[in-house]
Amino acid sequence: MFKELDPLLHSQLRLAVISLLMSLEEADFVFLREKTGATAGNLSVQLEKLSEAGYIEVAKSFLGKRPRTTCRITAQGQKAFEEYIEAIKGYIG
Amino acid sequence: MFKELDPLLHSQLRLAVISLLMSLEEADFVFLREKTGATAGNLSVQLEKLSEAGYIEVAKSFLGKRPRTTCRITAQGQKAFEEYIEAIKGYIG
DNA sequence: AACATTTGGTTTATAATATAAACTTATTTA
DNA sequence: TAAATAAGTTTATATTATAAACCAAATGTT
Repeated sequence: MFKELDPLLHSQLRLAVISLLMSLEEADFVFLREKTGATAGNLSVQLEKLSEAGYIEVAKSFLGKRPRTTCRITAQGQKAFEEYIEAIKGYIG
Repeated sequence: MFKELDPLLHSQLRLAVISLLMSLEEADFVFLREKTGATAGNLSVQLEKLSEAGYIEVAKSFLGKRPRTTCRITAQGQKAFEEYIEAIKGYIG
C-alpha cells in the first residue's frame, strides 16, 4: 500500500531541482537557485547529494572568466523520479 | 512555481497516517501501526505531532481492560492534506 | 591605485527530524 | 507465580535540512 519514498527525492529542494531538470536539457547553478529560491549554500549541498547518488551530473566550467556549474539529470535520476511519483501517488490517492 | 510543502505532512509516516485517516471515520493505534508498518515508538511520536498541530484528534479510552488510542482527522487536517496535494503536484507535474 | 561590492560558489555549524531502542504498566497465558 | 504479550511512551541517536560564515576572483567606485 505505502511504498518507500526515496529519501533522496523526498526533500523539498532536491525534488524541485530534479523536477526542473526533468524538463530541461541542462540548468546552471544560478538558474536553479533563482527558480527554487534556495540559498546558495543549501543548493550546493543538495546538488552534491544528488550528484553522489548518480541522479544528476554536475559539470564545472567557465563562462568567459566566471565559473559556471551546470547540471543535468541522468537516466538513473529520471528513473528514480518516475518511481517517486508512483510511490507518492499511493499516499495522495 | 514551487509552493511550500507543509513540513508536517512532508514526512513519510505522517503522510501515510493522514492518508489513511482521510478515508476512514477513525482508526486506532494498532491499526495504524500495522497499515503503515511503523514501530510503535515512531508512530506515537508522529501522532503526537499531528495532534499538536491540530491535524488529528486523539482519544484514549479502554476496550474492555486494554487501553485504546483512537485517531480521527480534523477539518484543519483535511484542509492541510488537500493543500499538500496541490503543492506536491507542482513538483511532480 | 585602492577599496568596496558583487558573483559564484563551498564549508561549517546548528537546529530540527525521523527513527529505533529501551522502558513502563497492565494483562493474559502456562 | 512466572513468563510472555499488549499498548503505548520516553529517551537516545543518527541523519537532515538549512543558514551563516567563509573564500576567491571579477567588477565597480572614488
